[in-house]
Amino acid sequence: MNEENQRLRGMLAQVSSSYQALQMHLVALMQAQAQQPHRQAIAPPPRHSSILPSSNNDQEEQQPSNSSTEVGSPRRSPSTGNKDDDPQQQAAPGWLQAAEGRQQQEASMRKARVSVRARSEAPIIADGCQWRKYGQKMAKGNPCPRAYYRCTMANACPVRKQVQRCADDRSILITTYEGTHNHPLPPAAMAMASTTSAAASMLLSGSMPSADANSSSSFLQARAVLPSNGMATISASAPFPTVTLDLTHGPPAAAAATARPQFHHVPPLQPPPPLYNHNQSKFSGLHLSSFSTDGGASSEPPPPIGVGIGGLADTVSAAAAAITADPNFTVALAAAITSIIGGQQQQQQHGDGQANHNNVTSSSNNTATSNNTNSETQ
DNA sequence: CGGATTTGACCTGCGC
DNA sequence: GCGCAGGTCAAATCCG
Repeated sequence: MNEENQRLRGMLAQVSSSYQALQMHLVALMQAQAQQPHRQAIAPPPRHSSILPSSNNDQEEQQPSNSSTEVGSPRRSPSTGNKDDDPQQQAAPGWLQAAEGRQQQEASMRKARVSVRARSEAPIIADGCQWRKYGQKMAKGNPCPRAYYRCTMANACPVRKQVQRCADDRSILITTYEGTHNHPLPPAAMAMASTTSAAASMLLSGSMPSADANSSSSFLQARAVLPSNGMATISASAPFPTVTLDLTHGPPAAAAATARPQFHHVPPLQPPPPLYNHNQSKFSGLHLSSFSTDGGASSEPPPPIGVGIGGLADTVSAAAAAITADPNFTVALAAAITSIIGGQQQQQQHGDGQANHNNVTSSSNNTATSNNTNSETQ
């Protein structure tokens, strides 16, 4: 574990230095192209994983008073004439290009979906976010309706989720997340958001650049990212690539008895239960031991995340571990860390990558990264 | 009374 | 072009 920790530190240092170099390059490019003196010198971080807190300035840029200029939303109205209304964008093609590139990136992130299967009697998983239900439909082949929720923690947050009970097992709640938050999240929400975003990043990193163009080849690429035998599955079926985190393994009784994720010594197991969409091409991914989301009494101390949200902590820990157990997780990890570094640098105004190393390895921030570290040090 | 939910209508993409 | 299914909108309704 120490070796792994050292290795992660090294990778983090590498990511940090790469980010610094990239940021310097971006600043130089923007200064050369835009020549906008009133713009802030520090560029917004690459938004591989925008679920992490972003500065207010960043949000203000993304969310001007005109709500139709929502960044990251594919439903931009062409009739609002934003370019005409915003002389800065008109006069700054460099920024415009950067914004468009970011939109494309976020569009890709929005297309990637992370589905979490968990046993829960509750109608919805308490993941720490505020959601507003905006629709419900009967899906074909499932007697249970599918509910559509939208994140309401920020006006223009593009994140949505679908909640549906499994047709085969009504006790299984399938929650599909789509998009990345563009606002700071409470600690309770950070864990699940980080996990799902990291999973989406991992999927996209294995399927880019043309996840939609050639699903079969991208599927093979994505397949290379994840090892076999496990609970995280990737579906390359149209229209969206989907990562499924299956947190329902094992008999419910046994899971309820243990009620604790076990991140170490996972014996080989039977293939995962069939997913709801049987037409999806899928393969076994990461493995995690069985547990239930019901939480339950446990003599062990609670996990370091999700304080006060009961079984969610187990859910999130397991989901994070399922992803972070992958040795090839570095691509997604880099995306998440980059966001962390970017956010902290904007707050501190003097980015120090080394300080971030300590944060990642010692803090109890509810990120997939910290969960990975926590699982190592346990 | 304001915010959240419900639910029928509408839009869009896809297959035939 | 048509029908189907998924997804979204928005008026009506509910609820604290």
